[in-house]
Amino acid sequence: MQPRRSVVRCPKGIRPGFDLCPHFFGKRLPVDQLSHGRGSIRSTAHSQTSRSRWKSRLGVVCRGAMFDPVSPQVSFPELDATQLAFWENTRIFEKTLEGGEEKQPFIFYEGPPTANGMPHPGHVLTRVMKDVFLRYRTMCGYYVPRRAGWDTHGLPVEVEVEKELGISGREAIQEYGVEAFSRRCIDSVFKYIGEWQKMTERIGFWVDFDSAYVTFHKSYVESVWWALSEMFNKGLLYQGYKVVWWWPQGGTALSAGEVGQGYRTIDDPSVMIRFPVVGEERTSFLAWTTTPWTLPSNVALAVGAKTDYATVELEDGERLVLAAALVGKVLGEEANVVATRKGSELVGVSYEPPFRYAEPQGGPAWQVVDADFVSLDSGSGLVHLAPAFGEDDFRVCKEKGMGFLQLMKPDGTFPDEVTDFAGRFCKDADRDIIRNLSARGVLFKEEVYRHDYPFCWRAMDDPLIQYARRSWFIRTTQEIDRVKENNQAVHWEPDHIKSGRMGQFLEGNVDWALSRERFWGTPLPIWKNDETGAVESVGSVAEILERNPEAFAHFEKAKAADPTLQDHLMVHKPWIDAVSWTKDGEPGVYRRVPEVIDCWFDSGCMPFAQWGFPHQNADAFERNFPADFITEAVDQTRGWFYSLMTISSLMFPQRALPHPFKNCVVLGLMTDEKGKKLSKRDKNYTDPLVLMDRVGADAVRWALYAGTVPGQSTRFFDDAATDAVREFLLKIWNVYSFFVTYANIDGWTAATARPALADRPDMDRWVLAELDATVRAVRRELDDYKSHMAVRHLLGFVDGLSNWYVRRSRARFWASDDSDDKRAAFSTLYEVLIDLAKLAAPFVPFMTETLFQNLVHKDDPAAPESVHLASFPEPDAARIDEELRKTVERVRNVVTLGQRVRNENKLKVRQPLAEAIVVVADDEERRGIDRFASAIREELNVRALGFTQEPHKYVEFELVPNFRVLGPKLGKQVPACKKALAEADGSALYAEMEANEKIVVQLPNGPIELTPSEVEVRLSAREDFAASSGSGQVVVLDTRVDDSLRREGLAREVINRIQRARKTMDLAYEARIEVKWNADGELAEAIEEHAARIAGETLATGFSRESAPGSAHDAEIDGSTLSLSISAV
RNA sequence: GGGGCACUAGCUCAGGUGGUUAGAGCGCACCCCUGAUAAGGGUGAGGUCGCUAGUUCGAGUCUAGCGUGCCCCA
Repeated sequence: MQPRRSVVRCPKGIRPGFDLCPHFFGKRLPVDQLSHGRGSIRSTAHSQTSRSRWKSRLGVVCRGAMFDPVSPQVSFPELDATQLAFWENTRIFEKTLEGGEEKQPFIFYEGPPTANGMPHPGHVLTRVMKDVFLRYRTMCGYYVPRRAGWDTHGLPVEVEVEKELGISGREAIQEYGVEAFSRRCIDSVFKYIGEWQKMTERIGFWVDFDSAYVTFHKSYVESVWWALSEMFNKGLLYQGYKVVWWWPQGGTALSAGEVGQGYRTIDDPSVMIRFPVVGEERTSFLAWTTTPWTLPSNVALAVGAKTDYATVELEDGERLVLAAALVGKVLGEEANVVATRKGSELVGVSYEPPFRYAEPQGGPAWQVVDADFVSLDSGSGLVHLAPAFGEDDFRVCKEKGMGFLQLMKPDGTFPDEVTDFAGRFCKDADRDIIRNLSARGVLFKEEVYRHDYPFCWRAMDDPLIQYARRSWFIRTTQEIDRVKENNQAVHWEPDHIKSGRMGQFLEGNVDWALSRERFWGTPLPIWKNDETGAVESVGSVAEILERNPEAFAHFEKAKAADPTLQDHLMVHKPWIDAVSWTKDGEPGVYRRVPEVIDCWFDSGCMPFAQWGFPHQNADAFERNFPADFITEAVDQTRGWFYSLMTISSLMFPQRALPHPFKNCVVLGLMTDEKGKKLSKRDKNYTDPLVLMDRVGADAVRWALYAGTVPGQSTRFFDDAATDAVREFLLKIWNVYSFFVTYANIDGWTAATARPALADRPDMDRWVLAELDATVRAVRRELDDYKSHMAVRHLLGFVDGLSNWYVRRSRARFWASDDSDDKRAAFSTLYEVLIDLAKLAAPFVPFMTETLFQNLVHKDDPAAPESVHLASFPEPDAARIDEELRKTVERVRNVVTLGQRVRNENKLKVRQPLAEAIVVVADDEERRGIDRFASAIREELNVRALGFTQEPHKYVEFELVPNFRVLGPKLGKQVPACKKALAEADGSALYAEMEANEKIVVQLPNGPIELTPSEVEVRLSAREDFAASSGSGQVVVLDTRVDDSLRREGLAREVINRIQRARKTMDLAYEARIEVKWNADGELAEAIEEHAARIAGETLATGFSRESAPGSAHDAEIDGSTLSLSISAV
């Protein structure tokens, strides 16, 4: 449904039809959109009524207004557009960074995203979470540089390019050409950079894209090289084996994510094999495996150290050793157990392996070891270990110092040494191996084992195998204590990350497998002498040129031929692979090893690599190290957070902890309404840009702040954003619109003299006290990185502002006289709105800017140009008034109780009542509440507010122990005390307490004295009154309606009917009318009695009792007919 | 299999250091207001705080075990 379009005349007399009216909503909104209202929220056309009423108000506004008129109907997306243009034109973001040298810095590191996919709501969340704390710190006077970054390396990028090219695998890439492939990768990583920037700008995340660091850039790569060469020189970089999920047919390892995509349920052979014990006649270990093809590479058997192992003698005298708990399952219940040993007793025992094609190298072999992963769920309780083909196997064998044997070629076939199966594919050979074992009597039992097993996601018939590859490692285990110490010093939000997810991850830390056998990544800066095997590492291009000035001649030549070749590519494959050097007096040529590195190492280097440190910008690095604040999603715990912390711990051991970040907010994953992961495939989310165009960026931001507790998954759905509009944005907007409308009508301006705080009425001082409390609370929460808590304080304040302050103060603003009270009201609401705009600016930067521009900046050249250049509100000691805050809380509670009484007794508010009686605890409370007597009388529509002198008449008393005080004092006697108080006559005890300031209670152990502070008095309304109690208060209503009250009630009904008629007639607020009426009996009496008031409240200049046949506005009131004829004057 | 997190109203979620009437918003019911007006407001119903033990005078909160869900790793 399209909102109707129409043109509203500009209030300042700009010619009709003018496209851009400078007087609405800042500078850029087309006039013809003014009356659409919130098509964004509810896409309906506005009625004639609201439009013409608004017009009529504009008519009043035109007389010398200070503030631009504000429609209560607002389109937040359109405001966004205005402010985005304003910020861009006036370069507000850049201005927040001016004068940075004199300010205290607040350092932020941007975790670099990869722009080869579209941004989704999860990215929106991290961006707005970054933004709120950065804007807050900026307004607090810090210098907050925000440099963007792009992560550009890694397997996902390569896979994306492979998809584009329709190729797959290492060989295909080599065939395509590594150089061309690298260039495609560069194009690919920026494929969606436009969308990322657009989303970032649209959501209002200020970040400097112009100076963004890019991980493939030459200076960045050189910094990474420097880090690696430092580690190499400290002996922290070494080559070893790593067991990976290997795709034999493709010749490549797969990442965990890829492996996860390819699981299938299949049947594998499950075999139990005899491993004869050396030195024990006719005795064998019975071990179990589901991968027979790994048996030729067996190195050890694993047992559980604490597990019991039984020796079982079979009928033919053969003995088998297996877990005692599994004897029945494997050999039957009547098996003959002749001995039992602990697993620990078996450790070190040698056995005969099933195959002896080759001897394991590098340590002993064919012995029993103990391992933590041996389970008794299946098998025999002894596990065959082949370190070349299993991660656990590898780890245990390494820990125990066992040897290593890998009888399998990378293509998945057996090498020639395995004479019986040479050339056979591993999985295909299983059957023949089993047959071979069976023939030799080594096989004990064969079964089928159904389980999930990974296959290659790109070729679902190709099984993956675990396979040990030569790989480069960082010896993080050597320095892990320093990393742990660093972790302890970080402020994590939520706190449990420290000892939980991150702490546990560090506990299980293994050396960082750094190298990748891929193409697009930072090349490992290690050169190996092809004759001597000597190894060198370099930390920059300059270091290479020192060794061989001609090292990059091939690159320069290629560049001359093709000017599009970026310098950045000289430090990438394939160019870097052609770089070599020789050394005087040393045979052989130094050539680079083929690997590139894990891209997590790249991003973990960003604290220094973003500056090209140490090769350049040493001062910039020092100024920006460490970061005060970072935030990303929880999946970065073992990603970026780990790489940052580990690299920094290794590189800068002398620096004060923590580094390179002090505060880290860890965000949960985003899910949809039902808790399901957001996924492009399921389309279970609205494109953030689409959503923002519908409800505005502030609504999306607010919904995210309100719904996000760090560490918890965030359920996000479109309704949350519309709720944000209603609950927060529109409430503020309504108050703002209200203020501007009446300030303009009244001619109130910021220059009007303001009454001193002490001279303002309670209501004003109250709202300012609430404001001050909110300022303190929001500051405290934001300082603590608890944005969701800050949100709650803001919501509470806005509710009080809208539903108590403005509602109760409306009449003060439209008073016609020129009073101090009115000036106080305008001053107060003005000051509150400005501080509220500043207070909420970090959260909802768009709307608050609109308020600020209109309320402050427009006519005050001395004011900051933007709310984001203003100072965050400071606590103001003068505004503190806890007593008043408490009083108003009680006053509001009195109103609530009174309303409840009316509801329960079906007494509508329109019917006046004689009196409301409040039961108060003491005179002080009474005086406090009495200060708001008129407000309470109006809210409850009672003629008088009384305070009872006889509480016992209305109220039952109950005394309850003050547990917090009496608990420590009485200990186990507390329940007895509670019981005694409950059983006693509460009212009598209360009277005793009033008289003596103490009471005596009989307990089983003797009497005790209780003072007033040791008990709580509970009041409850007696049932024979129209009364209600709650929060320690009681309110009684006099429900008797006498004739006078009834007539007043009827008069209000009449006013109500005439007002409704005015609305039906679509009259302007200030339009005068003439009323002719007729009625009978009591209704007529009531009208006659209250004629002046009725006429006054309905702006009737004529009000006469005449028969008016055929009137359009006849109504019925309590069964009587009211004849009404109304005409505009 | 290991680790982490969560479980509170129909729904989405808050509930520093244990203190006895467990809160909010939405939704629902009833109602009010009509000069913020296709807006706004009030009152109410609705909860054995996942389950079971334990510590304690006292547990939504602390401890242990179990269950369910999600995340990370294997």
